[in-house]
Amino acid sequence: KLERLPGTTIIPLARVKRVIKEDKDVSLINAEAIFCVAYATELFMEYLVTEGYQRAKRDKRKTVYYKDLASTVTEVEQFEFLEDVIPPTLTLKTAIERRKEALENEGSAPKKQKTIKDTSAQTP
Amino acid sequence: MSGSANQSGDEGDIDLKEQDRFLPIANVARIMKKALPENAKIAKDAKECVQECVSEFISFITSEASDRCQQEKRKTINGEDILWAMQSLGFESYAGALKIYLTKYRDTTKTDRPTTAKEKEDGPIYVPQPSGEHGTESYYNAIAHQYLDPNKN
Amino acid sequence: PIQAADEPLYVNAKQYHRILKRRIARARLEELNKIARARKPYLHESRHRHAMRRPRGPGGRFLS
DNA sequence: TTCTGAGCCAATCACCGGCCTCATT
DNA sequence: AATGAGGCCGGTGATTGGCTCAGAA
Repeated sequence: KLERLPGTTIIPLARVKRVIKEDKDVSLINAEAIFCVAYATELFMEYLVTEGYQRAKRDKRKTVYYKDLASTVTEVEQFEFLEDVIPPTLTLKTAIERRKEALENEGSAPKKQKTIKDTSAQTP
Repeated sequence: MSGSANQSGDEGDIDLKEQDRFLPIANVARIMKKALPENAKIAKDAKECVQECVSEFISFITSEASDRCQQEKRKTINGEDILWAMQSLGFESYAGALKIYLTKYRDTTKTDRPTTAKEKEDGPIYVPQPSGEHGTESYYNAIAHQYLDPNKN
Repeated sequence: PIQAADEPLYVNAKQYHRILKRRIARARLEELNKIARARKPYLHESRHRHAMRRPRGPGGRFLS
């Protein structure tokens, strides 16, 4: 079975480059930078899915679901930038479900609550 | 109905292909699986979700690096710019593992010669402040060592 | 009645500005390219046909 | 308890990485 | 001189669906 060779990535660098190049501001990028992005992406994936699995475990599940990742995004500061792109698959239905679940959990298991910092940076 | 490969509806447009905007689903699934216990399972929705999140992550990091690059009046984004961008956006915990692995990458790429001492010393790897943000930094360093092959070149 | 979404309240100072810039960039890309909302059942017609024609075991698995 | 849906297999072929040339710095 | 974009080529692993039973409900 093929494992990861040192100095290589599991995700193909060519695909990473194409995703990067979707941004029209980026014209020139060297191979080292692409590698950095690729490897960081793999670390990012591992962390996101690991956190998602913790949620699944709390619900006594062995399967990681979309909703586990969604709640991870809302709870872990690092993943805040994903809040725009996470809900598009199921917009309203899941939002209601999550609201319901959140209310259920609120009374029994106090988890990490996001500090709601006031509108100090809101500038339209 | 048949003939047009596009979905029916009010979409008379040139849409960007799925395989251009996302990384291959099988590779994504493999990395996810690797991070999970042996008996764990992953829903299809979760795989596709991560696939999309990853594309945003890449654009997010690159956008930050690109701006910095223009600010410094350079045209080519390099590895250091990416390291800086990650630090800037709160992913500094990845930096440790990344730096180590980047060294390996340089050895692989460069003209058959392992990283010279000068490259390492002068070698421009962004060094963040020593303060550890999350408790995850050591976790990623551990991952880095796991990936680094025991047999050195 | 639907509330005005979750109205994300951004707290991450490091990411805040970049999030806004990315939101603009995505909006531009969206109106320029019209990104496909729904996922196709499969990516390549040829690979789909290949999979359909392949010999399968009684359990639905592929085999040689 | 009921019954949904994720893992399981591996052959083709789209695509990735490694070259090349040419442009840019 | 050094290095990245873009194009070409050949080798290769991602893509792919029907059935079963974990396991969600």
